[in-house]
Amino acid sequence: MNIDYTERLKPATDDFMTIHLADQGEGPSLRHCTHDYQVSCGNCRLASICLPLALEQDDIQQLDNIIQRSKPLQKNQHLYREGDEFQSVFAVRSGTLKAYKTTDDGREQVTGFYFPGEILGMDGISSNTHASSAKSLETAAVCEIPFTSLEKLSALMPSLQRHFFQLMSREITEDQQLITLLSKNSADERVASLMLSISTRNARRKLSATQFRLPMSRVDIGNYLGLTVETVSRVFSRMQKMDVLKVDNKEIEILDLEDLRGMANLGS
Amino acid sequence: MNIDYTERLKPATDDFMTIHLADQGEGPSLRHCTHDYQVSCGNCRLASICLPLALEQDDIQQLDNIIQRSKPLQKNQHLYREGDEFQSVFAVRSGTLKAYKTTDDGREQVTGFYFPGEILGMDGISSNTHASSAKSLETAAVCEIPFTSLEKLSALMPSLQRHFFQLMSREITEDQQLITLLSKNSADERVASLMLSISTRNARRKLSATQFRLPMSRVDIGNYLGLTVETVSRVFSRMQKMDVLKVDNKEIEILDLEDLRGMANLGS
DNA sequence: TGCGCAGCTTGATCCACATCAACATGGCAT
DNA sequence: ATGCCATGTTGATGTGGATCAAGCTGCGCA
Repeated sequence: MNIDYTERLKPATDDFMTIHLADQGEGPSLRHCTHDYQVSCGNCRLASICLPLALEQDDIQQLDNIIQRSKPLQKNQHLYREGDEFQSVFAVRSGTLKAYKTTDDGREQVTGFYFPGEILGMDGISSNTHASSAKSLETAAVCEIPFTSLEKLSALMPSLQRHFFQLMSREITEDQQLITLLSKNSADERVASLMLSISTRNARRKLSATQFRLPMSRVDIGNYLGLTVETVSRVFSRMQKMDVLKVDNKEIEILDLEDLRGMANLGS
Repeated sequence: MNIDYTERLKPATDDFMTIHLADQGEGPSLRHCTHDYQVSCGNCRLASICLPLALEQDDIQQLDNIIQRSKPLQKNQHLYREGDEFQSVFAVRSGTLKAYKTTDDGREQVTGFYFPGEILGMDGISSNTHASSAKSLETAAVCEIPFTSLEKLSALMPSLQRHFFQLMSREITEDQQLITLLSKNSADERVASLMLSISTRNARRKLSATQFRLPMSRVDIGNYLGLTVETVSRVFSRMQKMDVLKVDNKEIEILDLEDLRGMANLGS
């Protein structure tokens, strides 16, 4: 079975269908299978890139105990909203989410896209209130990690504490990358960078680095990169004309990775 | 003695001169007084806004033991450089620093300004390498906090662990604010926001919220806000003409805080 | 099987800020 | 004091991407 293919076409159900459970094992249909989301970190194929990274088997078990797996989010459903009380951070298990802030004049600033294995919600720690909203771009499943439990466990497990510090630090460096992108790079460079970022993150999950389906709309891309939809669309057309990218609606194929890197014009 | 005044005029020597030490107490001249920087967190007047915040007296003592106070940085001296091995985070004791990244085409993106009581260097945790450079904008003193020690201590002191998580989270939310500023706001709004930010941070340190000296150049402001020097200069002129700000080189007076807030056009 | 509507594309025009250029200022070394 | 050079200001012109406007596409739904 081609995991790449299935995740691209049915991201929300992938993990449920490929991982066998000690639970009740009802059947393949998500709708009738309310316990299918009781996967454990030990079994999760994302463990190597997610929170359990760098943990011993025993420790993973303990982490597993505090994690709550609730039922999948539907497309456009909110995981949390700006201003909500902060209680947990979340790991994406399948699907994609976007985090965004709404400016007072009603415009939306997307602050990040979150793919399977990535953690979101850490911006809520400082004020005990979520600083941004998070909604799913497609059917998605997340693991909820209650923060007070995580704190307690971190105090007991140095490697977990360290890893979580590192995750937060990575969020900082990624935000700083975006800051630089927004303030110094052209529209082409911004779009090229995003495509490369998605490509890299796909590769991390053993998916194709050159072919993927964008989970987000052009509007979302624009709101993330500080561009209008029209500009994003034009950039895609231009890249297509230059044979760097093949763009068919949300289906992307990177035709010339080197050229794309050149266009992105980044150190990374 | 007017602390406000002294800090503004001699930021680097303020703390050394106002705090008396159990050490050798040589004299008021910084140059000949190599031990004057051995202040302790318990005595530091920034304790209430810095790392010790939320710590008990005993705990502060322990934190104090791991902190290293080295000799002041001169203007334009680097605290660390992008790519340096990460070993410590730093608390600003006096003076101001800027953190910045250099793009491969040589331009500079300032990612933050750091005032007394603020922590920098946290972006190095994720990769064990500093992701940005930090240099002082004027003579400055910092407290060095070796990260491995901080980690160990955090595991023992829940309130320290929590506080450090919160500090990192705040860095994230601040970066996200900047992202939004850069991608959605006009030049006037950006400059107004920065002035308000500095004003607020001054107030936190019991300094004037309406009168201060900018520690950074117009170039730095431009590189932080994603604008050219010329634009920054023009915005200042415009605001002066509108009687919102009084600008005399680096000396700023906010004449109409409400108008300035209006121009900043932010939720905060 | 076609209707409706959200999402996307493409073109024409506009404008905020960059760029280029010239000059002013002020701190500092001599 | 004097001259130098980094820093800041101000004006004239250029331009990348926003805005406005008009279609196109494709998918959910009757």
